[in-house]
Amino acid sequence: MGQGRKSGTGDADGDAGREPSQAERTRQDILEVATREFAEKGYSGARIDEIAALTSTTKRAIYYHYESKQGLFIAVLEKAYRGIRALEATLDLDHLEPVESIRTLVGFTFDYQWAHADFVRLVMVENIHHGAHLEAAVSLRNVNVPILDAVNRVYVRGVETGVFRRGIEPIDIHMTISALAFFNVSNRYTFSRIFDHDLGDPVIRAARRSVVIDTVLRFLLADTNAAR
Amino acid sequence: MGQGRKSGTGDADGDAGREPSQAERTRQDILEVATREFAEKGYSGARIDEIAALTSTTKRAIYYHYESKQGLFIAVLEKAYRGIRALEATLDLDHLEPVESIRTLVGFTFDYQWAHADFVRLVMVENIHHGAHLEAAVSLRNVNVPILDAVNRVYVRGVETGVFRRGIEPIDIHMTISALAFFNVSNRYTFSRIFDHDLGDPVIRAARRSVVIDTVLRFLLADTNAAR
DNA sequence: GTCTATAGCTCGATAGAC
DNA sequence: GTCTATCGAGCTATAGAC
Repeated sequence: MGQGRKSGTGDADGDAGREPSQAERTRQDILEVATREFAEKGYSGARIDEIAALTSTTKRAIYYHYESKQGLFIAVLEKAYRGIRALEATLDLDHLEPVESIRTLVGFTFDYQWAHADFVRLVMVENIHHGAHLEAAVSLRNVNVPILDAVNRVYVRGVETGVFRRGIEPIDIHMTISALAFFNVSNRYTFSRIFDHDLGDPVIRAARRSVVIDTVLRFLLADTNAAR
Repeated sequence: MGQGRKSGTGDADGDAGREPSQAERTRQDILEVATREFAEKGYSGARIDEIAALTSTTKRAIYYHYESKQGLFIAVLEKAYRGIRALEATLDLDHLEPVESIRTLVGFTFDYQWAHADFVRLVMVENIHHGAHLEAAVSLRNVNVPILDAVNRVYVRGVETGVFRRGIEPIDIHMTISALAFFNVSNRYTFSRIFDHDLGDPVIRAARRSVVIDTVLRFLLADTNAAR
């Protein structure tokens, strides 16, 4: 502990648009490789040696920039969360009709989590370890909470229009969307194998995607017949 | 490889009611401890030494009975799956009115997964490793598929009565139930921390439980107003 | 590149049941 | 004697750290 720069919070190139320094590029390189390794092998299964070998730097540099295996993992986790929330923020849910807005959000979440299995897997890994690393990354609350506000705004608009029923908590909406999108990735291998129903198959996935959108909508709608 | 008895499939005391041999009790002892260790630390994080220390036997005995770390993990996984499916089988869903039957199944699944976090965590661990170990446990298909039949029977009865809408695949019903029940355990730590919303809190959990039941019902119901 | 601890795994031997 | 279940000790490779 001590020397070496802090890996701490959000330095994803501090101010936008500036030329990334060599050090910054090294850090991003390490982070990308580490993301894959941790997601692939779990926290204990990931090897710093292996990560070093896949970067353009050395093991020594990893310890310099991130101090420890744990420090590296925290940085990886932070980056992953920022990734999905940043993209979510571009969805512009406020300018769509409520039902369409939910469709968009659910569809996006489903597709994003599928396309970024690494994100899902990192979250699994972190949960296996009881969220111990997240403790050190308090700033992530600020990164994640906006999605609840966004969901709430859409929900309130829907209630006002009369399409959504009253009395639902925004966090339940978000949790349901996350749970249904997450499962397809998190349980992909066990589920596919056990029921001989390949969740990776594009046709099956597309069908599931629309069931998930339907499920969330039907949860919200005041009158189910409005579900198309 | 070679000497030592096969750890293979379901010898969970072969025929019921027989006095368990000393060897059988040793195996169960190992399995219980190993379940906790793998669920707690992940596959790579679990230590055979640690497991041995927590049993009444030795590391040598573990290798004798299960041949390898992988063999031990497979046995643990198998036991976990058999556990939930065996209990599910006692629910007697066929003798309840369809809506009540779904309520029972969803409530049971939600409660079971919460109470058996080890099961959920083992499934997560196995998925992190791409279901590689499950490959060796083909027999688990037979253990798991019956739940789909059970769900299907209830669904068909509901469609015949007119309470459930047509055109839903049983596997989607099961997947939705699993996903919603799973998430509360699998993402407990990250979700709780990020949204400052403790999924372990009994009040919050009870509320979520009824939302989950509602969600599944609304997905199935032909007329949502029937959702009480 | 090197150091230290420890991981998974194996060996040789043995006590009791048939 | 042979087969099952067990144990203590030790081997080899490699982890994280600096």
